[in-house]
Amino acid sequence: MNLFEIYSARLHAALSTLAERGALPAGLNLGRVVVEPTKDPAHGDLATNAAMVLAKDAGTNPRALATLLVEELSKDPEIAKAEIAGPGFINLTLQPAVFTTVLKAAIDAGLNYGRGPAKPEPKVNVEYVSANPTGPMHVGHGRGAVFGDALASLLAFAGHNVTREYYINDAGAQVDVLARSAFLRYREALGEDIGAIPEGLYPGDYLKSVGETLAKAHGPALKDKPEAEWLPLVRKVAIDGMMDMIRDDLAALGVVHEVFFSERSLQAVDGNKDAVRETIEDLRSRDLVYEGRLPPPKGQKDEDWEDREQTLFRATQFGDDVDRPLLKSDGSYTYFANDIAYHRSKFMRGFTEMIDVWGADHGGYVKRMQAAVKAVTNEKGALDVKLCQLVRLLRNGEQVRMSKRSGDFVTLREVIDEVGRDAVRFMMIFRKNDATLDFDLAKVVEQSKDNPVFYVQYAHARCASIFRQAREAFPDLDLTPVTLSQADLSILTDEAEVGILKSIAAYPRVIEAAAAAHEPHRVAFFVHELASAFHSLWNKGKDSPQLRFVNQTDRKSTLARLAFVHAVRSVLASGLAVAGVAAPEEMR
RNA sequence: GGGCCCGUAGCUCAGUUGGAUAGAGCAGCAGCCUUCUAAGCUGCUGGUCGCAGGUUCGAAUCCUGCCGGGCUCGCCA
Repeated sequence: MNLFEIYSARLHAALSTLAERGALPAGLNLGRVVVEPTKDPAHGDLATNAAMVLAKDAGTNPRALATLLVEELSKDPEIAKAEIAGPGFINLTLQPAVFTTVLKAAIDAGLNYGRGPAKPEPKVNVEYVSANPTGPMHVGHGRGAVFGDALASLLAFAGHNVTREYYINDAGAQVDVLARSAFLRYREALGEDIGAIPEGLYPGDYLKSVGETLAKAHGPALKDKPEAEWLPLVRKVAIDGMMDMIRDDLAALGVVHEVFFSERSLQAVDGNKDAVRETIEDLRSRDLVYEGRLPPPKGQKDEDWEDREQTLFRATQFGDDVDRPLLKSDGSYTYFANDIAYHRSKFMRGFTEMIDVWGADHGGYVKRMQAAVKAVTNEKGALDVKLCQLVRLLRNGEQVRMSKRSGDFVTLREVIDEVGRDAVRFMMIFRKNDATLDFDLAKVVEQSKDNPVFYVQYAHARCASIFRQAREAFPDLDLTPVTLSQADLSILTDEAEVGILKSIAAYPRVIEAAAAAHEPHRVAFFVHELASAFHSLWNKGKDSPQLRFVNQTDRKSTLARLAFVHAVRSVLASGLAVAGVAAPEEMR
């Protein structure tokens, strides 16, 4: 039940009625008309800009049109008051019963309250993490992981048909470096003294277990073979080992992908067809690939720049700034070429809506990828790229230094192990994706109001606690949702209660808007605000005993308030579920 | 130099895709606190929304130009 949709429909009906009567021209464009919550309770419950937006096309002025609309809307028995305000807003005040109806609906729907209607099409693909399989994930990867996962959950909850995908970058030169690094650890595992890890190889200890696996499986057999022979084999074992580790870390975060897509599988190796070549030929056949020269980068002198003819994709035809190369000078595919083939694969698997979650350092890559998606899908597919900014890791306000060089940088896993999955998940989306994020290891485990994770979870636990207490006070009271939703809710008239009722009514709209904007942080902010309002109401009961949820001497009001608390709890749990954060029964 | 992102209270950030008097938390100030088990509550102070133009009934939001910060710039992924 979405209040704003309902009244939007009624507003449209009123406009049609006016059109039929000839008071308005027919066929007005209603695209910009919105029904939204008011910021100020003095403005009533709902507001619409209809009169201001439509006045010009209707050949009248906003206030005259508003007068007509108000007259029409006032006939609605659920609208207690409709009035014109400011430059032509129409403010609607609803009968209080409308909000209790919403509350009942929320209780009846339970955790499905706010869920959008199922939309099988378009199929949506969310690609996130896609960390290189060359080492453990760091905190920055964690942000992308949580963001992508929460976004996917949000879209799914809004009704979309979502697939979660991970692109394994297992085809570039860096996995060969990984293989060489692992080979050293293999020799080490055989008892050889390998000394310091040479510059340019991965020094981390995490490759030791790969070395041991290799030693166990092959004994000394690989040791004296030429690199060309052992590299493919070692590479596979190393990549598998790294992916196991990454999957493990993701599992610790509660992040699970449905599809792991290998970059290597796009190339003519291991018996695969050459999907990259196929993609390039497809584009070439439509004159979107050509042999040509590129101007050198402007303003920046580059000694190594060599003007030569190369194979280029006409990215400029789709809004990019320059055409982009598909082949390196040694004839192999560029990363971009592979990525085009990959996104073409997504399209061929039925995904017309693609969302990629990348680190902010890949911002310069967005335009060309969007151009490629347009080209490869014949403009039938769309790509939205969400860039996640850096995470600054702090402890009590002081930056935790991460020296990647030595190999002993702070891993995502260490952070999860220290502060817990819920804290990491909530904090990672408690900020807009394109703003840098401060993550304080000390603060996120604090049990105080300053810690948003605790604050929101505590609100949920407090709801549960109230129920435990109610059962003690009224052992015979039936507290199942079915009974609660029948309670007489008309006593919920305190300002603080009404405010929360309005929040609950706004939840479906928040979900819908957050999903449309691909912004899961809005859900995190919403639950935080709801938690805040709820704690505040709870504290109000200190001075005003009649506002307490459990009232030993009044079964009727207790039942109504428990219905209210049940709905609050349910919406908190729902929002936390989107975030992937646990909704605990108690905080001990 | 080109492109992209950011700039909102002393600090950290929201701002419902163009709406009404720009909000919240922290910090600061003033009270309250033997709490429906609970790690606090209430109120106040605080703003040239980086700057300057433009678009329109209306701009923090859209357009242009500057200023400042970050990222990025063929054969890394």
